[in-house]
Order: sequence, then structure tokens, then C-alpha cells
Amino acid sequence: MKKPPRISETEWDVMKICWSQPHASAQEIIDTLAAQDDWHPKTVKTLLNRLVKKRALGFKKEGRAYLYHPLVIEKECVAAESRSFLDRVFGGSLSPMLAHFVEHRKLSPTEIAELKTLLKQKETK
Amino acid sequence: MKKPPRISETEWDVMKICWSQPHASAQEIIDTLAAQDDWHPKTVKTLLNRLVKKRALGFKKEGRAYLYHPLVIEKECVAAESRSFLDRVFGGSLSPMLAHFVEHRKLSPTEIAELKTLLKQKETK
DNA sequence: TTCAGACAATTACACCTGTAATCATTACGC
DNA sequence: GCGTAATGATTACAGGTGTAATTGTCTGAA
Repeated sequence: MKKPPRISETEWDVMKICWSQPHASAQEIIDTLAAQDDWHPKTVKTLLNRLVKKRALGFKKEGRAYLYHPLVIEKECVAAESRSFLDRVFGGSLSPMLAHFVEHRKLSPTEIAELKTLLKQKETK
Repeated sequence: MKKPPRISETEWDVMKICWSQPHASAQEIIDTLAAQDDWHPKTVKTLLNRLVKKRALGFKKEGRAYLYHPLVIEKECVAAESRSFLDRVFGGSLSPMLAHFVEHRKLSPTEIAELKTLLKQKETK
């Protein structure tokens, strides 16, 4: 269970796509990112290569094209990044952090209801 | 209201101290960090200089020593960093993020109660 | 069969980061 | 007054990052 490598800011965007569409081709990834973030194709290729080198992505040649697939688990990367953020910005203590987000950002009534349910489960468990 | 500069991982540790003890001397900061993080004094000095250059810290000569004080507001830095984290890791959507933390990490009954109170306030406002 | 176009690999390059070491200055003890 | 110690300033240096451009290779069309 090797821990995930460090994923940079821009690399996260690429990984998100790879997690949501496993086996995406380079072209698909490039197109998606060109559309949503207006990135240059060459830039995306560089990021793909770096992620392969870091062993965050693997690829398979499928004829002419490369199909990329994640080698690291999204949940684990999210957990690692969350942990690092929590430590860095809130000194590792959870409830000030949650308070910050609840206060600073709008939550729809539905979201509030969901959270209350979550808390209730947590409470009784 | 200039937006805060980007603060790196190690720089956060320094800023935390400067926020909690405004007007700390270089020596105090160095000692604190040497104790808690086992950093080399030279390393801390480098970080202080970089933060001054970034205009995150200012200083005043007080005789032989330098006293550092924050030029950026903790709340704003926390907000910027939180925003960036939320966007990067959770695609900007708050409730999956909150769910992640509530699920992954232990909350004491007290913390749960506090959060419920917060949510209640949010709800009725 | 050869050339152009597509796509991958390699190279570029400036700035940021972590982690210090070395240089310069200044004040204090002798 | 002069040398030494303390402390601030400058320099170092190898990765990492954002953002590509250039080079190499293979395939299909003419």
C-alpha cells in the first residue's frame, strides 16, 4: 500500500479526469482540458508524462493512441491532500476547519440537511 | 485590499508563529521552530526573508534585533488557501468535502454538538 | 515509396521551494 | 581600538512546477 505521490495543483485537474474516465486517451484528456481550462495541448502532454513518471498514471498503447489509467486511488490522494491541508492551515484541528467552511460559504438547505444526517450517524455510532 | 501572496508549506509554519505572537524577534521565531519542528536557524532566516520579500511580513529594527509582524491577515490567508484546496480536491463543492472530513476523522461528542449548533444557526438565518 | 501529418519523447526555461552555507556587518568584551 | 561572536544579507543548489517548443517516429495517402 504505497502512499500516493505528491500531486501538484495542475496535475490534480488531469487526475480528476483520469479518475472519472478510466482509459481515456491522450486526445480525450487534452480535449476535455482545452475546453474546461483552456490549456495548451503540449502542456497537457507534459503533465501526463510527469504523472506517468511519478507512477500516478499508467498507460497502454491501443494501436496509435495511448490510453491512460490511474495507478493511485482517488480516495487515498484526497485523504493525503486533506490531511496536509488540515495540518498546514488549521494546525490539524478539525472543528475550527469545519466551522470555517460552514461560516464562509453558502450551504443550501439540502446540504445542511445532509450534513446533519451525517453528524447524527456519527453521533450514534 | 490586496490579496495575500502565495504561502508555501513551510512558510505557513512561520506565519502561524508570527500571527500568534506579533512582534516576535527573529530569535524567538527561530527558537520556537527549532523546538517544534527541528529546523535549522539558517533555514528559518531564509523563510523570514522570503516572507518579507513577498510582503507577507514586515519588520522593525529594535536595536540589534529584528521584530517581525504580519502584513497579511490570517483570516484572509486561511480563506484563500481553503478556497484553493476546495477547488482542487473537491471540485469546489462543499458538501462532499465536509462529508469527507466528518467521515474520515474522529469528532468528539462536543465537536459534533458545536457543529450542529453552527448548522442550526446557518439554517435559520 | 516517399512525404506530410499526428502524436509521443525530449528539451527548455524561469520561478518556486526546501534546505542551508558563506559573506558582511556591527556591537561588545578585553 | 581590535578581534570575535552574533546576527542579518547574499549566494547556493538540486528538485518541482507551470507553460510550452522542438525533435523524433510511425502511419497512411498520394
